[in-house]
Amino acid sequence: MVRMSADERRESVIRAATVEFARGGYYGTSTEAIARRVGVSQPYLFRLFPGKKAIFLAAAARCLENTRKVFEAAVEGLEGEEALHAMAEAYTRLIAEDPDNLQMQMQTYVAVGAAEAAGDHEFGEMVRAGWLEIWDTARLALGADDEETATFMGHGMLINSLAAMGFRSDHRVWQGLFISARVKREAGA
Amino acid sequence: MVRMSADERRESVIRAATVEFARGGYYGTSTEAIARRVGVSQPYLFRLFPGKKAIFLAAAARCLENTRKVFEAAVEGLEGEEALHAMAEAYTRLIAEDPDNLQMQMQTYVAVGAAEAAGDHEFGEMVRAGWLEIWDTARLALGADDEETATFMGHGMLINSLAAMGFRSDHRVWQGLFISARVKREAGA
DNA sequence: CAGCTAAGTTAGTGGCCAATTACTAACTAC
DNA sequence: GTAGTTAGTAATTGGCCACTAACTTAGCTG
Repeated sequence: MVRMSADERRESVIRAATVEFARGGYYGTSTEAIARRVGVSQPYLFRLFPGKKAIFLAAAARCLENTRKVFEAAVEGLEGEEALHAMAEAYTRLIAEDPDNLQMQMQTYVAVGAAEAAGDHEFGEMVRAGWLEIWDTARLALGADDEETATFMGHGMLINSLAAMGFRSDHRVWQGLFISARVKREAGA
Repeated sequence: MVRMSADERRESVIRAATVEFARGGYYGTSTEAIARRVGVSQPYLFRLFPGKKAIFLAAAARCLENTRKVFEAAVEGLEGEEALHAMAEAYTRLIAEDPDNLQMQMQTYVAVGAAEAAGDHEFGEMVRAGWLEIWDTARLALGADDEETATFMGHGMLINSLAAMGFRSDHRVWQGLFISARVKREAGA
C-alpha cells in the first residue's frame, strides 16, 4: 500500500476516471472500476469526492482544460497558417498519445444532454464555457472569421467522431483531413 | 388499451427508444422508461426484442438510416453547390424538427467505444457501415474530393456536438455555420 | 514513544433494473 | 361459439451499484 496525500490521490482518481468514463460514459462506469484502476478501495473515493457526479465533473473539466492547453502551447508565438498547422499537429499527437482524452470529450458532450434533461444546468454551463475557450483560442490564433473557425473546429469534431466510431487510421475517411499524413505515420502503418 | 400488431409495436418501441436513449445513452436509460413512453408494460419489450441491446441497436440503425434518407431526398436531381446547399438546409431542418435524432447519433458513436472494449465488433461494423453510406451519399452528390467531403461532414459533426452541448441557436458559435451556407451559395457563380 | 491526524479498509444497505415466469384478454377462422 | 393464436400484464428475482458506518494503519511531531 502506497500512501499519498489526498490531493495527489485526487489527481490519480481524475486520470483513472478519465480512462474509465471515456469507455463507458457516466452510467456505464462503476466507481468500483475507477477505484480498481487507482488502486484504492471503492468507498475511499467518497472521501476524496462528494459523489460519482463530482468525479465525472472533475474529469470532464480536466479534459477540456487539457485540450485547451495543448492548443495554447502549440500556437505560442505563431499565427495564421502556421498556427493552424501547429494546432493540427498538436491535436494529431493528442490522438496518438491520449486517445482517452478524445473519447472523454465525446462522453462529456453527450452527458450534457442528460444533465440538462435532469434539470442540472451547471454542468452544461461549465462544458460550454470550457469549449468556448478552446474555440476562442483557435479563432484568435488563426486570425480567422466565424466561418473559418467553424471549419477548423468541424475538422476537430470529425476527428473525434471518427475515432469514437473506431475507424482504423488507414481508412479512407481519414484521407481528407488536414492531418491524414501524420495520423498514418504515427499509427506506425 | 390499444392493441397493435407486433410489427407496429416494434416501430413504436424504436421511436420511443430513440427519444430515451438520446437523452440517457445506453446505460442511462431503463427499459422501464422506454416501456412507459410506448405505453406498454416493461416485460413486453422482451417479447418484441430479445433484449435491451437489440432495442438500442435497432434505434441506432434507424437513426443512421433516417439521416441518410434525409440527405438522399435533399440532393435528388441536384449536384455540386446546389446539392451542398440542399443538404445543409435539410440537416438544419433536421436539427429543429428532430433534435433527438441528432443526440441519438452522438450516443451511437460513443456506444461503439464501449461495445468494442467489450469485445463486440458487430455493433461497430454496423455503425461504421451506416456512417460510410452517409459519407458516400454526400461525396457523390457534391462531386467532391476527400478533403471537401471531410469539411462538409466536419460541419455536420460540429452541428451535432454544438447541439449536444446545448448551445442555444442564437449563440455566436453557430454563426459560421449559417454564414457558411449563404456565402457558398453566393460564391457558387 | 505517545498521541494526534490523515490515509486508508472491511462490511454492509437500500434501491434500481434487466430479464423470466406464469398468467389473462382480445382478435380470427371455422 | 369455440379453438387457436397473438397481444398484453402482474409479480418476482437475482445481480449490480452508489453510498454509509465503523474500524484500522501509517506517518509525523513534541
